[in-house]
Amino acid sequence: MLYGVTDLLKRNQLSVTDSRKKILELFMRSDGALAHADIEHHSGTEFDRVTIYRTLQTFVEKGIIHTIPTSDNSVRYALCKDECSEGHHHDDHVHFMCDGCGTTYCLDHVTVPAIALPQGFLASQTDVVISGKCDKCG
Amino acid sequence: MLYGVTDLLKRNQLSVTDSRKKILELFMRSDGALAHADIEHHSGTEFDRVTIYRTLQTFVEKGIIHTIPTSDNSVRYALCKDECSEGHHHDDHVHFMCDGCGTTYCLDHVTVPAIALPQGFLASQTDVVISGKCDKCG
DNA sequence: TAAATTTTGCAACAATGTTGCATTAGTGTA
DNA sequence: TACACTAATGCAACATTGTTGCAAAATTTA
Repeated sequence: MLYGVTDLLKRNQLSVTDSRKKILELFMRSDGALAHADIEHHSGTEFDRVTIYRTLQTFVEKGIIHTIPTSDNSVRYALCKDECSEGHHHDDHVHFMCDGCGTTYCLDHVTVPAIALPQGFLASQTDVVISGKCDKCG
Repeated sequence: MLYGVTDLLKRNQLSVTDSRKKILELFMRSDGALAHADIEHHSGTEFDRVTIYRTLQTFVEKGIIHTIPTSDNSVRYALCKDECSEGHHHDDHVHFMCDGCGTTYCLDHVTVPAIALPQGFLASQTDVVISGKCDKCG
């Protein structure tokens, strides 16, 4: 698993640095999505705030993680289990935000049904954010 | 129409003030959703930044407007044509963000299909954000 | 119109995000 | 392994966004 992180960084033509490894591991260990603040807390004072911002930005650009639209408009990032390591398959995600524990889940295996748009509207990406109670809080 | 704004405020037990009237009118005139910054620009230096924040917050609480989750995580607010004036029917909205002109549309009449969730997950609200090209930019 | 209530604007603050630049760390090559 | 080269980090300073308390002003109620 440790080797996996290094490998993933190299496949994306990124230098393998401490911060990148630690942040990637954090994503891999965590169940749901992470906000910038979560990462800052977890890594303590180890990394500069700016480094975390830049690392997240880089990961998004490389398609390693993606942002999740949330109704409370806090920025959240998630690593998609199967797809992201392979490339840019970020369309048609379903995300679930639990009102109870606040966790954001990336439901990779839930399919988004086709939605009929008005005349002249052309969809390129569909984001679905469902809120409610997760299996632990139900 | 001017009377409508005043009336809407009164129905929601809110004092009828300049800022509330102007901001409501702005929403009614605008095609799509508005960000805080849009409102600040449109109203010039007429109102304090804080007043705008508080007005939007009040409107959200009263169910006059609602927030839209966006993938770029800028907070946007929209007035829903038919429903919001009557109460709190904010479930199952479809929102459309145009990559061309940046407008966010509130597609009130598009129905959200049911989405099958994993065991134990219970949905209370579903937000769908579709991005692509709108009928003016297609 | 006067008293009671609500809203506004100001000031100060907190949180979040960005940029430039010198220092440090990582990479490729001999 | 040591070197030069490139990329990433940390710091400082700044910009933007959002929040809170409180006195002044506007709105509502009687």
